[in-house]
Amino acid sequence: MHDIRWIRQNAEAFDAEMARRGLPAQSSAILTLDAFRRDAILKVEAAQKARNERAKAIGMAKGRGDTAEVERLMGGIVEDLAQSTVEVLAQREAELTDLLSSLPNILAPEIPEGADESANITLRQHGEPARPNFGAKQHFELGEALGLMDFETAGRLSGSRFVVLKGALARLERALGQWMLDTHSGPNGYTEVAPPLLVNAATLYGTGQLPKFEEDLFKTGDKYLIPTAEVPLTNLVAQQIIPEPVEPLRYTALTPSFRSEAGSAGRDTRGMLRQHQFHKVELVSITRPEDSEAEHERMTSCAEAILTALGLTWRRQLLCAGDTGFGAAKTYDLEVWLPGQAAWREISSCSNTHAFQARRMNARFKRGKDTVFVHTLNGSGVAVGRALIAVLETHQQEDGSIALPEVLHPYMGGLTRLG
RNA sequence: GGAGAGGUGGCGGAGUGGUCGAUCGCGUCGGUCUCGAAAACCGAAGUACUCGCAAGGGUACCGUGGGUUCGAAUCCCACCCUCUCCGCCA
Repeated sequence: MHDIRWIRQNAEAFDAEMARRGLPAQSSAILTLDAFRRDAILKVEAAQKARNERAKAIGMAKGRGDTAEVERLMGGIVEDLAQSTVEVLAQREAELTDLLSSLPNILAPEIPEGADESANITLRQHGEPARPNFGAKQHFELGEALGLMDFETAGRLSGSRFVVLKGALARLERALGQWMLDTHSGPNGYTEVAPPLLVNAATLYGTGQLPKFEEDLFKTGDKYLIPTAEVPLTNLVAQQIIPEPVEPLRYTALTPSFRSEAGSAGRDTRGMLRQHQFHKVELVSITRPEDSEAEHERMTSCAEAILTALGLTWRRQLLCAGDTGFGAAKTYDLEVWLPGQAAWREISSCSNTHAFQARRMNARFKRGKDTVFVHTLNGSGVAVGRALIAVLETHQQEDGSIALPEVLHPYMGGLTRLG
């Protein structure tokens, strides 16, 4: 959601910002609606004022038993001019809100131009891409060879884009999630949350999944399955005026995420890279405006430390304009190197949305006389399913066994390798 | 799912058609008093939109949305949520 007042004063700048997103100029349509709306407000309020004064006068006349005066006042013509104006006003208001809420966030100034991921910028890298000379296998080859990863059965149970994990591999998934959650809720200072996995439409609107991206969601009854824990965690402060968050509010949760993958038919169909259901440890921070940039760096570092501790090779990408998501002002993607695929694949996405979600959610804090929108940030810390893939492919041995990262040993009941 | 009760300002709790944005108590903030504090007393204090250079106006908001009425926190309808009891259930 955009600040209509800012658009009013910076119409050209707003159009320029939308142009960076590849969108045509919007401001004149917005300002036309806004002018209509404000004009209607003046009319409606004037009519309301007149009505109130009249009603009050009748009440007072009745109070002192002046029936003649009551009669006289009641006799006046009722102007229902207001009613049609009220309807026009409601309509304009809805149109304006629809338009404003359908437009993506304004990008941070440092975001590079570019249409797709080829214009993303690598900011840092940890480790060198491994190309084992024994011919590295992909994660599903490894998992299936171990007899612990079963796509066929999952297909029978549910359909494509599901998997059944068994034995040590099922435990590995649990271990990864537990360890990440422990790391973030412990040393990294995030508050662990167990949120609802089904949320209503207003909640999804708050974080920006609705109304534009409904086809990406699974829906059951009048509730939606969360596509990420970002949704419930960020909405923890929705509709609230919180105390000034001098220290950012930091929340983390390990939850399943559900995505319909509507637009990605045929992409990454093999393996568990792109599933309808996956576990993810999510990080969400609520900050004052002046703190969000530093918090973005901190959050991303927390996710990077996870990858490093798992012995993975990773790099941080600053997403270009065309690759930055709808609600984000700035996004860092973390990509891990998958030796089996010989490719960098996204494993975490850390975004600063500035006040974009806060405005939709109406999440604010008090500072002196002012009520200020918070800034919200979210990041994966990290996607469990993809972390599992990365661990398998990175730590595979020539014989097809997997050497488990040391940090996971306690979570694996002492098991140090698979196979 | 069935029956009942209820949703009012930070909290508690009045208010069943009229000058109610809302009595009162607690809490909070400012002041007086005090060496300082407490107590007491005085005062302030919601959110949003909108008009205005400003000072300062206006309008709306008593779970949400409709309706009745000159006038709704109060009456009617629908929905949501909470609580109690019953049933079912991980």
